[in-house]
Parts: sequence; C-alpha cells; structure tokens
Amino acid sequence: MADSRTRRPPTMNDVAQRAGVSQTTVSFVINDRSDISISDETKERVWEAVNDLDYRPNAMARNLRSSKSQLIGLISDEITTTEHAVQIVRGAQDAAWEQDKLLLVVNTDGNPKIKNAAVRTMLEHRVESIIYATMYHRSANPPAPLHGVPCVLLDCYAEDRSFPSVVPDEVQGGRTATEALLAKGRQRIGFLNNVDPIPATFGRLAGYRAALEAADLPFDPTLVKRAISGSSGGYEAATELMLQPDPPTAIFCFNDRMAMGVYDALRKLGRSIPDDVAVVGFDNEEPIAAHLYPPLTTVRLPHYEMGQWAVNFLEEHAGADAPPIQHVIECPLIERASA
Amino acid sequence: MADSRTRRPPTMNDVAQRAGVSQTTVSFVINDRSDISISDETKERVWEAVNDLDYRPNAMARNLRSSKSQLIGLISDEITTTEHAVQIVRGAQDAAWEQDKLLLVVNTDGNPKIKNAAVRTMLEHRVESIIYATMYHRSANPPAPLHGVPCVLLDCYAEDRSFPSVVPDEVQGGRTATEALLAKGRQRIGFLNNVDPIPATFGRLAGYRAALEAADLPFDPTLVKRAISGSSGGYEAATELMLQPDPPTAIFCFNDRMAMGVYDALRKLGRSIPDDVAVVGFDNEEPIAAHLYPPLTTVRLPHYEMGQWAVNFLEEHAGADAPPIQHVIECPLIERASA
DNA sequence: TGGTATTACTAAATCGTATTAGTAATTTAT
DNA sequence: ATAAATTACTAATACGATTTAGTAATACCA
Repeated sequence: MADSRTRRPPTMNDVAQRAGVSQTTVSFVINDRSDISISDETKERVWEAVNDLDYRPNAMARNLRSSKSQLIGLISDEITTTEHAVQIVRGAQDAAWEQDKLLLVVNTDGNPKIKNAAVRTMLEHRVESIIYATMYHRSANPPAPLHGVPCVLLDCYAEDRSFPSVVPDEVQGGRTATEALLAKGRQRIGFLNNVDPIPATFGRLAGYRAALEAADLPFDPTLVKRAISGSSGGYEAATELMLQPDPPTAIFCFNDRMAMGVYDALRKLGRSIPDDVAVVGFDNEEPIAAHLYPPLTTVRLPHYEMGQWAVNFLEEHAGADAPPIQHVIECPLIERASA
Repeated sequence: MADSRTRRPPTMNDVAQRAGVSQTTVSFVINDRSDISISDETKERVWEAVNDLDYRPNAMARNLRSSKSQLIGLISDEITTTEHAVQIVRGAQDAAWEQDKLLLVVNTDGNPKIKNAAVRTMLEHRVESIIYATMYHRSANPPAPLHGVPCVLLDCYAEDRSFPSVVPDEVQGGRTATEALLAKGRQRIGFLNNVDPIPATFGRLAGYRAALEAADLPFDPTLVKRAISGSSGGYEAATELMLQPDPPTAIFCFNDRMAMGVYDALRKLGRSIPDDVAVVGFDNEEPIAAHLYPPLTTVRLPHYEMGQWAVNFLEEHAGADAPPIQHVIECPLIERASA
C-alpha cells in the first residue's frame, strides 16, 4: 500500500508478460485495433492482466512518436478579480474534454517574462495549440513565439490581425440592453458609459444608439454620461443624470459595478426600481447582479462560449493554417427584476 | 512561413548535425552539465545551431525516462460563480512555476464520471501529483484512484483522513471578524450565520464566541440569527435583529452577499454604516465588497495561499509518502470602511 | 620515460509505446 | 490437391531525449 507511489508504474511489457503474449499484442488489444485479428481468449487474458496490474498507458511514451501531446495551452494575461477567467477555463476545458485533451493553464499576471517563459514551456511540452486570453476585451501584443503553433486570441485581438480571435459582440450587447428597456415601454433611456478607450466603451454606445435609431427615437446627448466604471462613478453619474430636467426613466449601465452605485443613487433620490427607473447592467457578475435588490437585469459576457469556440476552432483547423478571422459572440440578456 | 507549423520541429539530432557534433554533445551543452568538459568553441557552435533552428527540447522525450512529467494536476470539483477558483489556480500555478512545472486543470462540475476520467487521464499523463479542490470548505469523497499519486485535498477533507488537506481557518476567521468590531469599541455584536451544516457555519460561530469570551463579553443568543446566506436572507435577518429591543451596534455577516442585504436593511431603517452599526462580511468577494457603499470590511478566504501551500507541500514530500495532515490557513482581515 | 589524469568528445543503451514487416498455422478458393 | 487468403500472433524499429561507458589525444607527475 504505502509503496504504491514509489514503485514504478507497470508498463505494457509487464502486462504482456503477465498475459503471456507479446507487447505488440497488448498494444493491439488496448487500442482495440479492428484491422488486426486477435482471438477473444487472448483479448480477455490481456484485459485481465491490465486490470490486475492497474495498468495505465504512459501518455508521454504514446505521444512521443506522433508529437501529439493531447495538451492545449491556455495563457491568461492578467490578474482578474472576477469569475470571468473561470468561465473561460470551463468553456475551453469542456470543449477540450470532448476531444480527450487536457488544458495546460498558465496565468501571467501581465508579466512579460512569465508570458514568454509560458509560451516556451508550453511549446516544449508540444501543446497542440494555444489560447491567449485577456480578461477584458482589448488590443493585445501576444509574444512572438506564439506564431510557431496554432493559436487564437480570446477576448482580445492583434492590431495587425495576425491571429484569429474571439471577442464579445459589444455592439449587439449594448443594443440588447437598450432594447430590453425599450421593450418595457421606456422611451427616455440614459446610458452611463465607461471612460476608458476600449472596444466595450465604443461598442456598447454604438449598440445603444442603434437600438434607439431602430425604435425611431432621437439620440439625446444629455442622457449619456461617462464615469469611471465602479460603483462610485455610477452613483455620481446617476445622480447627475436624475437631477437634470426631464430625467430618464431607464438607465443602461456600462457594468454591474456601476449599477450598484446607480441603485444607491436612485434609492437616495427616492426613486423605485424598476417602477420609476428601470436599470440594466452589463457583465452579469453573479455576486452583484443576483444579490442586489431588486435583482439586476443585465447582459452576460460570453466567456464560457468564447473558451468553447476557441478550442473547437483550433480543432477544426488542426494541422492546417488557421485563418486569422475575428469571430464575434453574442452577449445574451439575463433577465431579472430591475427592468 | 506558412508551413512553419506543418514542418516537424527540429530535434537534437538536427542541431548536432548543423553544429557538426554528436547528439550527446548537444545534450551536454544544452543542459550545461558542469561535470563534463566541453570546449568553449563547441559550446558556442551548438548554441548557434540551437538559435538558428529555433530548437526547443521535446518535454515528452526528455521526461520519458525519468517519468517526471513536470505536470501537476488540479481537479476542481464544482461549478463556481465566484473568483475563488481563479485564486486557487493562481496560487497553485505561481508555486508550480517556481519549480518549472505546469498545471493541468480539469473542472468536473461535480460529475462523477468526469471526475474519474479526469484522474485517469491525468495519471496517464503521469502528473507528479494532484490537487483536488472544492469550492467551499466541506467534506469530500475524492475518487479512489487518487491514492495512486501524491495528492492533497484543497478546501475540503476526507472523512477518514486518508489524504492530507488544506482548509481555511474558519474559527480564526470568525474570531478576527469579531475582534475587528470589538476593536472599534462595539460591545453588542450581532452574528448572522448561515444555515448549512458546514465547517464555515460551525467554525465562524465558534470564532465569534471565542472573541467575545476573550473580551469578557457574555454570549447573547438573541444576537445570533441564522438565514440562507444570500442578500435576501441577510436583509430579513438584519431587520429582525435591529427591531429587537437592545439591538446590536455591529453585525458580523456570514458572507459578503448577506452583508449586501444587511446594508439594504440598515439603510431602510435609517441606520448609518458604520456610525450606527458597523458591518463586517466574509469572503472578500471583490465585486461586492469593494463596491458597496461604504466599502465593506471583510475577511478573506485564503484561496491563493491554499493553492500555493498545496503545491509546495507536494513538492516537499515528492517521492515519499505525504503525511495525511490537515493544514489550516489564516483568513486575513480586509479593512475597508464599514467597521 | 612510462604511467596516470584530464580534456573533449562519441557510440550505444534506454525510457514505454505504436507501427511495420514478418511468420506460422489454418481456412478458403480453384 | 495446391495456391491464395485469412487468422493470430511476434520481432524489430522508431520516436527524441538522457545517461553510461568508452576512446583518443594531450597534460602532469615521479
């Protein structure tokens, strides 16, 4: 018992010896090679020996010839204090699992040294492909050696479009959020946008405007405020928005953290949610969105789906050159009670 | 360029040929074997060839003989909608990195089939050890084949103590939270506990009582309420607590989500935080704790540290039998503005 | 001056599997 | 009845590294 982990694991040869056949035969039986005939008794003897010895093939030895490691690398570029990273890993892993592959995860905390070392180590392990993920949608500079292996960027893109990438559909997300508010009969819809010059900021605004336009509503610049995307920014911007003449009857917030501040502001002003003012957030940060009162209607970022898509895309283009397309994934509406 | 990924990667033999030396020599140079003498010119020639060919050693081939895969398995048992999983992975990975090892991550979503398959696949890849993690502190039933490899349980423990494990120090956490409130001069401290029969529930209560006792304060059962650990549970329990005669001047909440509800209740009752009532949470769920107003003082679960500890522990006991100890890690106080 | 050390290398074995090329015995086809 | 095909296996090789055991040439020492 105690020495079970110090003893060398059984090899195919051990199995062969116990079953009284050649190692080759064991290999054929184990891999169930239908193009080679093995008698049923022999098969049985082999499987018995396999079970007796608790034999497990050595993946390193198996993969040595084919150079197919059955490993997919996942590099996440930054620290994240959200569950988003988990969702990416889950999506990627679930898809990898379908292909009997495992995920090699390294998180670089933005450190370029680690970033390069991570790619190097992964290449040494002969990963079949690499997913390079950032934790919010942005432009990225993946390390050059990545070009040596099939690779997709996740939640980011290379300025020069030298890699395929998957990103959330920010425009559709902004539009969906706005439409959810419109569907509740709101006409004056405020938008509290972020200040950072990132795709989310531009895209969601574009979506907001597109939704208004589609509903034949004018775009009113006084209804759009920009603030740092946290609860205090949301609090202040919402207060400002509501104290204007002709305040909105609905507010679309750049993210859920901002929405938290909006809730506080509205409560302070004595407005009820959603009766006086409907609110929609973005990100679907569970701990916030599900636990605010009333629970926050929001738009979810498709992290799980992006992870899934990345692995499947890489599989489809295995061996060949993956076209450097930019794939966009829908951000679904999560309906709760605030709209 | 385009065929760079279809071409077979260069081997040590390719390097040897280009440098005009034997493959053995290349191996010696690359591994910088100081016990073997190689002339400087030769070394230089070899490194030149390595760079020219962009040679990277094949980890599978290298590790085949030693059966040291440089891989550590991390199995996470459940879906989580928190950042906790990320912290575990980060801690484990940072520690693994120090040892030039990589993390193989599988998340089983609680599915026993996947759980077993994950262990099997990891063993086939000859992981050097496995970390089996759950997403909240509880008793667990890890799959039997885990006994075949050095393993530690993270955030959980085996009823029969057959595995070493790391868990948060719930008692100290509860005590720390209570003491933080006592340090602010509060004497009547309420505790909104969870209802689930899990270590966190028992431990934090014990810590709360220990802190009171150490401060020579009586334990008043009317100050302790139990509720489902979400914001609505927190809201109701806090309301009930505050409407009692002689209500508390401070509330320690089982977790941050509950604290969110407590904030709402206190606001509704016109009590200010922290002046009228100080609040302390648990878990340090960033999106909540940092974005509530005022920002929530809370106790952090040591997920990062547990991941780190697990990897280091496994390294220390590499090869040998790891003693099935239960290691407990401190939950630090995160001071913000609510206490 | 002969013997031992040291330097600078190389040939060959090895790890555990998959695959290729056989071989001997039996069955089928003509 | 004999050639051809099929069945049921095995021996040997390859994958890409590390390691062991050597070898030839030069340096050192008594």
